[in-house]
Amino acid sequence: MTAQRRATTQRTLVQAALTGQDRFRTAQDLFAELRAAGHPVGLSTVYRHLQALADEHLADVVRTGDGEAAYRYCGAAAGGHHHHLICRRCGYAQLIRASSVERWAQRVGQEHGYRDVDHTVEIFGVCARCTG
Amino acid sequence: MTAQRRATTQRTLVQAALTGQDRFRTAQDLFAELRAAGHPVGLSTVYRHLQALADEHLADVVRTGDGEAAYRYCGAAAGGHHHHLICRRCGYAQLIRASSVERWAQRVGQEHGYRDVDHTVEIFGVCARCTG
DNA sequence: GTATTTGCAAATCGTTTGCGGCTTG
DNA sequence: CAAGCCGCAAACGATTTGCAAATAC
Repeated sequence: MTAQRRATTQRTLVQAALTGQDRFRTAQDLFAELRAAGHPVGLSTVYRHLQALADEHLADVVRTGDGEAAYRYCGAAAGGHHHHLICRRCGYAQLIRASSVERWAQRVGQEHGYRDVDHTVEIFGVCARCTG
Repeated sequence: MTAQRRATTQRTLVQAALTGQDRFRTAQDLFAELRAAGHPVGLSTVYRHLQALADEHLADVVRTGDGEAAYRYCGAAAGGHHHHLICRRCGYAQLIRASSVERWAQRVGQEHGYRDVDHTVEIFGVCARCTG
């Protein structure tokens, strides 16, 4: 019953653009990049596909300090739960796993009587390449 | 030379409203509460003071999933760095300290050659009172 | 008295949605 | 052909800003 997702040119473009780099980029950024690369995509289409990719867990989303949403491809590679070490200058991000932190968060939540405990953990800094 | 901040009625109102509860609330929420309490404050004034309080580190800010900014009073009590255990239903939040996590984040950043390492850590769940 | 603060309305800005036309299966 | 897409333009909702009147020091 679930709607099928079609293999359209735009879907491919957006996904390819996202897969291309290990960086967090906003919808507007990707839109600009695609346009600059000569691909006549619509802004709303970019938004729609990014959302879809996020829903399918193929893309991670983080909120920038000023409220914008930034996306990063994160296919099957990161099958499960993980965090990021993000360069606040270029957006480059690498996956981080830390079962000890997962356990810590879970424990803290339970100790205080919370249900459905979840958490967000991101590490920011300026990567070696940007330190120039 | 730094501009002095004046002791105005509105400034007091906003700060008092924030101090009143250990919950994260949006500017709009606080505005509504103040108005409901019979205080004729302007929405922009609320925004301006919340920003000011955040700049002075008297208020913590978190971004809700849909990009809104939520504030919580956090005066001298939490002098330094800390995190929160937030109820995703009522917004109630309690301070959490975890030096082990701080160290972990710092270490991960350095091991990868990052400078100015920083991090965000928040734990979400449904508090005992809301579990009903 | 004078610089700051207010509040309203208008302006921003990222993001969403309505909808006729185009594509895919 | 029918069910989904596309893209553009209009709609949205949170936050910001311009500006004249009100207020603090």
